[in-house]
Amino acid sequence: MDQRTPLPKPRRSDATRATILQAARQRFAMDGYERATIRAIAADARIDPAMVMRYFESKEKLFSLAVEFDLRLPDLTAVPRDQVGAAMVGHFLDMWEADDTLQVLLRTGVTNDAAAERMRSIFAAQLAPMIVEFTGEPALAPNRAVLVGSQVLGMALCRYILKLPPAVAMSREEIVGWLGPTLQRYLTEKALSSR
Amino acid sequence: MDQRTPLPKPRRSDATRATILQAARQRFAMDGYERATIRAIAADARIDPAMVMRYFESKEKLFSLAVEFDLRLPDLTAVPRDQVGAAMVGHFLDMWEADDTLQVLLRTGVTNDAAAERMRSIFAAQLAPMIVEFTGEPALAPNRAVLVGSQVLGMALCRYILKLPPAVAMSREEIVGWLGPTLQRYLTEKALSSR
DNA sequence: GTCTATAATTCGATAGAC
DNA sequence: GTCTATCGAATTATAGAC
Repeated sequence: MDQRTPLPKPRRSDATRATILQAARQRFAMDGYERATIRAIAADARIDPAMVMRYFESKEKLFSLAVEFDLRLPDLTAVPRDQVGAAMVGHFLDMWEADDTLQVLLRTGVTNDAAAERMRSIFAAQLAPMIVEFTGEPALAPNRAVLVGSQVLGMALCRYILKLPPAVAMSREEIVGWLGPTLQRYLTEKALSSR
Repeated sequence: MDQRTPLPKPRRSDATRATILQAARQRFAMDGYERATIRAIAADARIDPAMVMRYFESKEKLFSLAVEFDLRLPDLTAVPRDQVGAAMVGHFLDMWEADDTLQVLLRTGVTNDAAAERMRSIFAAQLAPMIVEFTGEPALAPNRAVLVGSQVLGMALCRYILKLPPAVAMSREEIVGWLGPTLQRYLTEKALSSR
């Protein structure tokens, strides 16, 4: 397993908890659930492995706390209607590159059912309602949310997880330029166009 | 007396090998690399776990053989230019639902680097060249391949792996209707549109 | 070819001294 | 709170009898 820069050792217990949680998120994001061991997380946090168990009882509970966070979704009503697609692509790119909380879900949700359930919850309880508020029609919102999510998650998968060379090489402007119109259509098009 | 190369005699061991490989693909596709154990694969193939090791030497070599297959990509030159997006969506849907070979790559490529490298190889050696043959311009082909792949993989992730309820509920026609124009634009649009 | 037994690791989790 | 020692289970992999 690879070496990573150790985090500064804290003094207070609550700071210890935060340090462990941060190290856990990084490990889960990099290695997935199975390969992220308590021992490796403890080593990253520069703490004894037994302490991790003392603070979080079990690996499963540590994981559930590590993936418990609120998505900071943008306020779509604040941007012009014809720019909502591009704005959303830019916002999600910011989120993916800000920290590794989204990487945790993508890396673990594929094999861990708790993480997958967390993703389903995010789509249903956060993304879809925001789209309802934007479009005003609750009927198609779940479908629009999944369409937007599929394109955003797919690009994140190619760029940040699989690291496909062309996806890594693309600039932010290129990604916004290509994916913006796609999300624009998923968010605003009334119904399916005939072909 | 003439000497001729003898035909490969079909042995009993060949069928056993194939049975193990098929069971391995299913397990790797369902559980990912770590959680798919030799014991479980052997149980599925109704064979002794030691036999799996005898035939494939190690779990890693078994895995590398399990993800070695040729993608059957459609001949884009055979379909009308304005229907190429919809045709491609339909073709990929067929592939995803035909067997679990694509699920193996998606489920394991997230945490296993060998599978990720296999995916990068598929994009560079099969998908991109096919797009070059279709568009005639090699410059943008890697980007188009990644764009198409991101949307297709993203929808597969939501529908077949994460099983987001709206993605599972969508009909084949709906998916083709929404994703078709997206892939059409990724495949045919000359350059980025200004906004 | 087949299977039993087991080696060698690694992991999550626990007990208990200090 | 912290750490040492270790348990029990699960895993890949090997050795060898039949």
